[in-house]
Parts: sequence; structure tokens; C-alpha cells
Amino acid sequence: MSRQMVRPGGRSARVQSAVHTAVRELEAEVGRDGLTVPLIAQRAGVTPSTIYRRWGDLTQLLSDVAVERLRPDTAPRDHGGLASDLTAWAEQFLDEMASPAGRAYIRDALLGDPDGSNAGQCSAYAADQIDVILTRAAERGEGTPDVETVVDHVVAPLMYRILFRPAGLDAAHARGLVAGLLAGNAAET
Amino acid sequence: MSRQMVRPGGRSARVQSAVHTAVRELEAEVGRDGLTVPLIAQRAGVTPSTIYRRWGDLTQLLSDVAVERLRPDTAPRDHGGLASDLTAWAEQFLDEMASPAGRAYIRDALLGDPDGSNAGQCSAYAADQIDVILTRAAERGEGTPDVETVVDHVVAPLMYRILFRPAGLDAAHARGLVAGLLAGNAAET
DNA sequence: ACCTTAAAGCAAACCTGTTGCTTCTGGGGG
DNA sequence: CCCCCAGAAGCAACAGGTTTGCTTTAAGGT
Repeated sequence: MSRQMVRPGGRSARVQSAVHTAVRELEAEVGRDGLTVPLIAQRAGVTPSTIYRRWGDLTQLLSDVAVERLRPDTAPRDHGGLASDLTAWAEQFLDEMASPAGRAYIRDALLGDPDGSNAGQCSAYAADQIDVILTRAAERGEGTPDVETVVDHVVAPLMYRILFRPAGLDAAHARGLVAGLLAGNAAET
Repeated sequence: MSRQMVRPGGRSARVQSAVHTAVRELEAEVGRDGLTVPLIAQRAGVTPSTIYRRWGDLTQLLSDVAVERLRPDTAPRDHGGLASDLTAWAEQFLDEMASPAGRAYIRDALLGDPDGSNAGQCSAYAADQIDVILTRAAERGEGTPDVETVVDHVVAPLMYRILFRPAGLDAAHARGLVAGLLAGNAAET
């Protein structure tokens, strides 16, 4: 998101959105590797130099678009209990992130991200979702672990394996991580 | 490493090593962003097309070099006990990986890695080191967790935070992860 | 309505990345 | 020991992506 807040109502905003749209359309049409800045510029009705000046290069533009796509569009479903909420969320997270498309977005997001702000944003999305789940659990009177603890015990292992060790990663593993977290955390209740 | 085993004694090997050396030298001289294939080729006394044909593009070449640099050069030190061995290893791992240089290498390794083999290699390095520690502990008669468990509880959280959430990551956090792992795992002894 | 300023358009220069073909090196067979 | 073969590097020309200085346009404030 590094370069988004620019005169929200004006021409910049139109260009921004036209470019993002062009990226998404062309990605579907010509594939991830067929994307080039001049091509995107043409589709967006913009000159290449505009893109280079605003985003720096293709990787940073793709990083912006990727982060946008990794934003959860809906709050985590309420299954009536912390364990089932977390389990369902972890399974869905894994599903989305481990898919070829998800992996590509994660890579893109990390790739064109000199200062780490896009990666931070992704992590914040996950943390927010977890926070919603934990808050709900607390309101029910359930004992809950810390957000950071959930990040360390569930999100991090899933993401690490997606990036470095895809083999043997499945929904069962995700469930195991959540179970391990809640078991080890029982003392805190 | 994907493209290294090529006629070990011949010209290919010389080119390989000349190019790798050139990358390391130039990275120190002109910085990560100043690197270009033609520049590296010139320093290595090679034509650009050679590099393009062997490595594909700059990112894949950098990925190869990065993985080489991420290989641990020494076995983990023996501190006489599982807890201290793991703690020391985790602290050192964090030190090396969280440094600006380490982060750059990780990013490079992930970046130019279409099939995930370089990332897998990095993960294997860590797993091997942990295996050495666990084997040593088992020989002492200590109860030990599984390698995969250590990866999930220590390596993954560290790596996830290095990539996505650098804030508040320090040696204390690393120690806490190891402590949490061993506490939760006490039952297995 | 004007004025300021940031961002987009334009066009030319530059350089990276690509490719077909040739040349050379090193290993294996006769 | 020499010759032949396959693979890899050199070379050169080309296509296209990237950079940059200058001009023009459009938002927003006065």
C-alpha cells in the first residue's frame, strides 16, 4: 500500500485504479509472466513513464496489487467456540495461501517490497482476523491466548511451510497446530 | 544450487566460480541494487549471454549465490544439554538471518526460485542443524521433540517474523520460543 | 476565477535481455 | 594416441523495456 494515498478524488486516484485493474485483467489474460509495464500502461490508458514514476518498477507494482488481493474480504465466521473458530480460520487461511495463486501473491508481495511495509500489511491482516476471533472468545468468557502467541504457533508455521517446505502440508497439519496451541495454553484459562 | 553440477573439472566449473565470485565482489562494491548481468559478466570475464543461458536471469543467479551463503559453515556447538544447545542455536540463527544481509539473502533465495528448490534447501539446512542437536540430546538420554516440531515452534516463528513482522523480534523472543517448546513437550520425555 | 504544485504525457537515449550462429573445450571411442 | 561428438561459451545484431528532461494538464487552495 506504500503509494496509495494520493489525492483520493483526483486524477491520481483514477490512474491508480485504472492501473490496478489493468494488472488484474492482463494477469488473467496473458499470465503472470506475460506482464510488462508498457503492456499494462497501454491497457490502463496511461504512459509507461507514469507507472515507473509512481511505482518504481514492475515488481513493486505487482507487490501493491498482491497485497490488495491478500486482504481478507470478510470477517472470520463464528462457529460458537474458540477452538472451532480458530481451526476453521486456519484451514481457510491455508487453503487460500497454499494455492498456486496464493503462493504467487505472497511471493509478489514480498518481492517488490524494499521497506517491508507490504509484508507487514499482510501480517497485519492475519493478526486482525485472529484478534476478532479472540475477542469474540473473550466475550464468551473463554480463556484466550495472546494474538502474538497464535501468530507464532499457527500463522508462522503455516506460512513458513508454504514458502520453504510445501511437502506434507495439509488441513490436518493446520488442525494439529491449533490443537497444540490450545492444549499447551490450557493453563491460561 | 539447481544448476551447479556441470562437468566439475572443466571450463563450465571455472565460469561458474568466476561468476559467483564476481557477484560477491560486486555486491560489496556497488551494492545489491547496482548489480546487473552485463556488469557481472564483464567482471567475470564472460559474455552476458553465457549467464543468461546458464541461469536464466539475474534473480535466479542471485538466488543461487544466496543459498550458497545461507549454508551453515559449522555444526552447532555442543553446550552439554538440549535446552542450551537449542537456545544458542536459535539465537545464532536469528542473528544471522535477521541482519540486513541475512534478510537480503533470504529474499534473494526465495525470489529467483521458480520451483522452490532453493527455498527447500534453506529449510533443509536448518532442519539438518536441528537434527544434529536432537540426535546429540537423544544420545545423552534426554527426551527430545521431533525435528518437525522444532521447525514449527522455533524456526518458523523466527523466519515468519523476519520476513513479515520484524518489530519486536530479538534474542529474548527466540529464547522464549525454545522455552515454550521444551515446556510444552515435557510430557514426551 | 486565479495560482500553485504535483502528477501525467511525450519523446529520445540508453541499456538490458534475447537469439541464431559460430567457435572452442573437454570427454569418450576407435 | 588421435579423432569425433556434445555441450557450453563467444559474438553480434536486434527487440523491447527502462530512464530522463521537458512540457502540459488538472486538483485544490486562496
